[in-house]
Amino acid sequence: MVTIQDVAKAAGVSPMTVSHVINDHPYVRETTRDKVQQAIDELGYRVNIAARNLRTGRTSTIGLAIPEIDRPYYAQLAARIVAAAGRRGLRVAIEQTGATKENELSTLATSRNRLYDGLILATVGLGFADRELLNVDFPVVILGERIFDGPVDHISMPNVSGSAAAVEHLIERGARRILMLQGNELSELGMPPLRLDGYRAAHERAGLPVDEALLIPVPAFTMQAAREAVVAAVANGLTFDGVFCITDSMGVGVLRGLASCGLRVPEDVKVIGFDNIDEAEFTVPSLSSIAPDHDEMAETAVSLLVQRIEQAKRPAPREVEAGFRLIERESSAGRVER
Amino acid sequence: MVTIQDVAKAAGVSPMTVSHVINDHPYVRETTRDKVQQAIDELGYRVNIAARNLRTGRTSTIGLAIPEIDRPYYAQLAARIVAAAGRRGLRVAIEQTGATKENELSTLATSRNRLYDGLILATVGLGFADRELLNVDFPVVILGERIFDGPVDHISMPNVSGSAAAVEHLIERGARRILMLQGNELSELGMPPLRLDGYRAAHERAGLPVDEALLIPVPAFTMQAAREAVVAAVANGLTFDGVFCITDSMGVGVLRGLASCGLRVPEDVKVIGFDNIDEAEFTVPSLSSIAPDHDEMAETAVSLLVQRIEQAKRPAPREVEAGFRLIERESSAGRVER
DNA sequence: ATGAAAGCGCTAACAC
DNA sequence: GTGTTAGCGCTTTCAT
Repeated sequence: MVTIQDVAKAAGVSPMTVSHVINDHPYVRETTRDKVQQAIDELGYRVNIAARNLRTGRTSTIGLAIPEIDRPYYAQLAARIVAAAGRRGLRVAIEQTGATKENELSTLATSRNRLYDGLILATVGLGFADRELLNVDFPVVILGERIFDGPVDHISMPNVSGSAAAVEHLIERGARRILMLQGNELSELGMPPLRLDGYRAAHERAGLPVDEALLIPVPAFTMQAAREAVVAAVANGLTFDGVFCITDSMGVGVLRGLASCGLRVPEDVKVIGFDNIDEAEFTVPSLSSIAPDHDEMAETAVSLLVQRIEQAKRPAPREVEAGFRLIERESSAGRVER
Repeated sequence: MVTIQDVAKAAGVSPMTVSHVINDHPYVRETTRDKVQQAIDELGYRVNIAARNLRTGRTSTIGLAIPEIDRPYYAQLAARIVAAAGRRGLRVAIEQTGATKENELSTLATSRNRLYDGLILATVGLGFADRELLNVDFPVVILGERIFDGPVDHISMPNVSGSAAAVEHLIERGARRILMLQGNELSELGMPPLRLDGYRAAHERAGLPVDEALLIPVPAFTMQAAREAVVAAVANGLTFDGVFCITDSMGVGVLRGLASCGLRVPEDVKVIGFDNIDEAEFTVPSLSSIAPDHDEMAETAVSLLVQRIEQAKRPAPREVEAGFRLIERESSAGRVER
């Protein structure tokens, strides 16, 4: 393995000068720089990042912990975070937590091994009881939900307002019995209850009663779980003319399930999702959705984290709620036929 | 920051003993181990991975370079690789190459900075001309295509045989004019030409001529590009009763485009994709697909890489082609109505 | 079963 | 502009 010493020897300079060259420091004479660069090329020298990390205490890498990389929502979010970090010269290491609290905490723990300069944690498992565990002297930004007060920055989704807008939209379109698939209940203060709050708020504003039978818990936020739930609901004789899905992936599953049941969307049932994943535009019918400003979320998350990394004295915890737009597509078009 | 020295001092032992404890070495007396563990817990000690990396020359991290994390195919592959690596105690750092040759090569270059112990490279941009660049003294496994001979291991997709099976399936179902969306042409020896070979082989075996007008190049492997291409084909008056999509993402776009054109699938047009991404089961109609054995691919890729990492003398380059199954779903059901 | 010495490759801080 | 010194935190080697 070629070291900085070897290059220095070959170029007839000191290791320090080589270091200056590879780090693009000024105050290196043009001729010296060329000489060193030539030695680097000839020997095929590459910096040893581990050594640099040890010496500087920085890794230029941030961790991104997400439940599962193969869920479209998180994949698309990860792509944006990688891009935002790249603009600042930071690498991103993606970790899967499997949506379990233990793994989320262990990611937090190993991050503090100085593997990363900071961590963006898209959490679904942590709750109020874990807030103390986030009280770490390490830059962390929580992404996704405003689930508890704590000593870290939060970027949260417009859970309540977005859900209310989605349900209001269905009501405007004539839906009166709106099914809600509630997702799992990992956290007592997680995302599903907040979106349910939005659902209730929209009903209240419209003067509509909420039929609790229409609130269906589902074991996961997946296409599969949603399809099964909606098919079962129809089989059980539940009647409804609208469905609010708390994630678009669930929306895709619902559209599929309704098609299997012979129900027409949007004529018989209007459907709307949440997240505006890329796929929503390509379903048949295309899926209306609440579109949080993902670019803003990614940019803000990285920006807050970088501030925390660079500032010696930790700023007070900050909270940002992303904006959103309602995207109308075919699945909620027209008015309910009665 | 708490170091191994601090722990040693607190426990009244030498740093070496602490090291033995944290690395689970045998030959540490039970009582000593407890004493050290207690000091670790009390001080909140965490190993400094950078220091360990520098000393051992190992990072316990492998790199995974994929074109884009937010494409379902790669996201789902990445999830499997992360799982396979995790089973061996390896972390995975995912890098996006953006499907450009430059980024693929630069990933290769920075990997050799000893950031990773090895690299799994899902390449779409590298071609025959770049084979020399892969001649590196660093463990690399190429994933995806068998595009060139070279000094590295390859895990390849059943491009030709899988495509032939897909097209044969459409022919069996009565399709005679089968559209093929060819994807982009980044590499002269990339995946699209191989899948085209399969398309031609199936036609030949069936004694069917190939109408070159049915071979449509598309700028990207995306839902969007495929939808636009198929809508344009219909608008241009092209007639066809089958579509072979070289990726399922393109299949999703094609289904969407055909729906917009008022063409019925599978009655008017039969469609089949390639990859068997999770979404294929949830489209309306559900999408038939060629399902390469992704679990095997991921497992093999990691296994070959680990062998290369652990063996001092590099084994000869190996090649493995994944098996596949044809998954029949609604999009190719029944026979073409004539 | 435990420890002393040495050094992995790099760069911060400072001298010149 | 360039070089010297020192040390980041850990583990390999070898002694005891």
